[in-house]
Amino acid sequence: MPRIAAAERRALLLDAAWRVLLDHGVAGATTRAICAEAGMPQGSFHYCFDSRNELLTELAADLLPRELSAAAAAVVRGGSLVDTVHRALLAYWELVESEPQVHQVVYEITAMSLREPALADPAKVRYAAYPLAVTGVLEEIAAVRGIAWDRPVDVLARQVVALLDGLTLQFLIDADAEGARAALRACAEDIARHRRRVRYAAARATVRDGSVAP
Amino acid sequence: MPRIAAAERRALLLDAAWRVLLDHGVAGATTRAICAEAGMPQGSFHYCFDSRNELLTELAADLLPRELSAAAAAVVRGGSLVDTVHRALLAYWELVESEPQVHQVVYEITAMSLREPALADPAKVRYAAYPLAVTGVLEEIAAVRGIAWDRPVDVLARQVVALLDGLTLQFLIDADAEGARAALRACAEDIARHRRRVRYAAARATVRDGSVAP
DNA sequence: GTCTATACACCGATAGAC
DNA sequence: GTCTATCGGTGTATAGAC
Repeated sequence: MPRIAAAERRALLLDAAWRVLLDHGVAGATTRAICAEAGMPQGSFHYCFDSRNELLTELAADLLPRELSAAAAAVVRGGSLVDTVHRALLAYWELVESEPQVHQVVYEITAMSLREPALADPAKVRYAAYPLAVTGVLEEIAAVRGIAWDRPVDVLARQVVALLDGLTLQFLIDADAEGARAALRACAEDIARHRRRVRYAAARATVRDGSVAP
Repeated sequence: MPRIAAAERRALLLDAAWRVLLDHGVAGATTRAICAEAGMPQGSFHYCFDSRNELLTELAADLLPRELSAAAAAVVRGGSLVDTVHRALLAYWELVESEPQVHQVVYEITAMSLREPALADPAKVRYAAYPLAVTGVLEEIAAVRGIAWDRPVDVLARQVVALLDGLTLQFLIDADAEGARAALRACAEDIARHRRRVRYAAARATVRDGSVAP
């Protein structure tokens, strides 16, 4: 290898590691396999990383931005409230159906985080961010449509996160896309039922200042 | 060791393996560790099992009866419909809070099942049984209270399974029992909203023959 | 059958030539 | 810095003495 900056090597190894993870899982992501994927000798691994665990930790920390950028759910304006919620849920779900291995790896890393103290923190950060992201979407929907939710948004968000997480896990095992989509549709209906109408003027004001009416 | 029947040895090893799994996870459940836990020399492992994988497969197949016997949810008769549903959900949830490691191991085995063809089948059986078990509970509730659900029971069941699975996973990471219980309560309310009243005579008949009115 | 000793493979990490 | 060769450790599985 004709001389590469350490930072660039790091990036190459992280990319290679991600590809190996998708193909062979956490257990198969050995330093040897990663270096082979990157076209480097195994010994060069420790130029950039003190240990395999350091790479995995950095990779675990990268999961969140990766997911957030992918699931920047577009809140569509047209249609009924149910449709709006449903489309937001589908925006996530289509990622699951199109890239199941990605989510499989995420579960593997999550499971590993529960045993490996070094990975505990990224996992906690990630699972704290999920409900916040969903809360943001729910509040945006409420603002756009001039409604309020009749249940604390963080409770609604936690329900949604749990349901999506559970559906994803089940889908990885049974690959039953129809069943999952039926549950998704039903979930959208349930959420839409928690609309509480507010007076039109208040709704207008809500949209204007971006906050949500009580 | 003073001579033990092969079948008994098998049982001893399976028990020991389960204890090791709870303490050190799938990755830590090596044949050495399992035999040490069972008080046997490592070499004796292969008296009863051709391979470590065979033991894990058998153990994975044992998960379902273990869970079913534990979560034989008692459908309580008193109180409102919301309370009845809520208590059924809590019957499961209290197992999660009291024995989180058990569920952690189940997730690890599930994750492993997605990479190891030998374990794929037990996982599929298990995840097919979950919705069926919940369907049974929902139908029992409907029968006992003389109501019907206004949404296909299998869709409702799939929602419940996904939510419980997701909440469990999240709880393992953030240990936020309050948040989980709030979501659980909310879920009970949402399900109870799907009651559709039927005439009293029909309800009586429904209870008698054990089926559910359309 | 039971146990000890060991074979064989693979892992992460490092030493040392260039 | 780069790479090869190898160390020390651990894993599963097995061979062979008793």
